[in-house]
Amino acid sequence: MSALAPTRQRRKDARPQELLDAALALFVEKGFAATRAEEVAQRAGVSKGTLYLYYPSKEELLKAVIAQFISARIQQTAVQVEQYQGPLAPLLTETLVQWWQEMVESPASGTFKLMIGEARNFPEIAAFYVREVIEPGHQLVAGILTRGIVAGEFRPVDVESAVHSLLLPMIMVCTHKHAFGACTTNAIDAHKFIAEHVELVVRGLLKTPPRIAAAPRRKTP
Amino acid sequence: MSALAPTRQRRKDARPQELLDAALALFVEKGFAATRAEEVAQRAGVSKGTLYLYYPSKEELLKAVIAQFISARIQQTAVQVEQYQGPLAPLLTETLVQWWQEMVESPASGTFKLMIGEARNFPEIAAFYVREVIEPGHQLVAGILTRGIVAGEFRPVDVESAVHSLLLPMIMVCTHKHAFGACTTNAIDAHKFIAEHVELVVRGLLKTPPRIAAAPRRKTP
DNA sequence: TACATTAATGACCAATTGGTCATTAAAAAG
DNA sequence: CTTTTTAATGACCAATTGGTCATTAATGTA
Repeated sequence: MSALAPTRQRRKDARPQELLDAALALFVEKGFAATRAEEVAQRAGVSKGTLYLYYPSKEELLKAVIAQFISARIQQTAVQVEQYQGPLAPLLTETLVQWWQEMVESPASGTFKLMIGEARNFPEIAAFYVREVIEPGHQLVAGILTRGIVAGEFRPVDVESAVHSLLLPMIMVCTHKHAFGACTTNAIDAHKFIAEHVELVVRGLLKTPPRIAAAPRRKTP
Repeated sequence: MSALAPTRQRRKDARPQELLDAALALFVEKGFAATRAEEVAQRAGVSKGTLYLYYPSKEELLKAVIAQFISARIQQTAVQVEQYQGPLAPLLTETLVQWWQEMVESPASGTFKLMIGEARNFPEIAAFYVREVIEPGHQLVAGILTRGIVAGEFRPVDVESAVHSLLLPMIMVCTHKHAFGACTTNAIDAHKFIAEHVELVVRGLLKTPPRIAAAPRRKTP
């Protein structure tokens, strides 16, 4: 097939997703404001006019990116967690480790870096992000912690603080990857870091330390 | 004095610092690319022409901001740490807690958010930042850890990983403050978080757990 | 007071970009 | 094959901004 005969194609169904993929990649790489609408269109293989045929403005395009790549994913997980019955510590560990191991591999991991850079310049988008990502994400983890405390499995820690202790480092890993990942000599081993971090904090949450004693904590009489 | 008689003032000595202060505030708030040179000038009480009289370009202005507000501060601390003699755990705790408690209060805390957002768009500045901030900062903490391991005070952990475990959460707190601090309902209690975080990780580093049993989490009476 | 020095100014230039819309042509219908 | 529908295009407009430089005026000196 001739790659040089790119005759105009009509593919109404495929365009939106292709535009979202292109927008995510470029917004993460260059930032929202610095990415030209035409670049997104080009990367998606269409003209600028076509982009505005599917999304009314650059801001709406970004909202669609957030909704599709992060918000939807959180909602899925929230449903699974809600249905779960059983001990809470494994649920917490499994959920976080699995979610983030998957996240760091996905292009969606760049949304954190993106939003950090643009939030203050686009208040409407920031509000959307807080409502659709930050708050649901926080609730998700806070819910597990609260259930664990009620069940007597976790110590009665400050839930808000604990949620931050759990999530901020993992968000930072994603952020670092997309901000300096290419420039720094020592990249972070994300998978290892996530696993160790979650284990560390979950261990700190438990009322009774795990039986297979990993040694460092001596019980005081 | 009449605020409405702003007769032209000649203050060669004061201008550079005033321009740096203005630039830091605006770069952090709006990002580097999104801040107009004229805004910086206005905030510093001068015209755009004057800004370019003291700094040859916007990029050089940003480098000066980084050098002044972060790089210089790290070098100071590095000197103090080098001269220190004594047990390493208190040095580590003191250095980190003090440094970051001070940092979160200062406008300089915004540089992290700033660089995260702009690094990929300005490779020369990113390189400068890596060389002048990331690497010295990393070295500073890695040095303490290594000394502690050699002295038999810390467990022989992976130093690179441990440095990240210590620093990333604190950088994230600063970042969060400047990115979403104004939008999120539950702001992070930075001081509390830093103190607890450092205690948590340093405890994990120690070969022998602290004598005063693990019980009291409370810091202030 | 008159002059010299230089800090400070702001109009100006060239280049850039979000969004529009009249036009084009691919697919479907007849 | 002809006509209709609508997906796709890209030239165009208005607004924005980093950086320059000839001009202005504050301060020191004689």
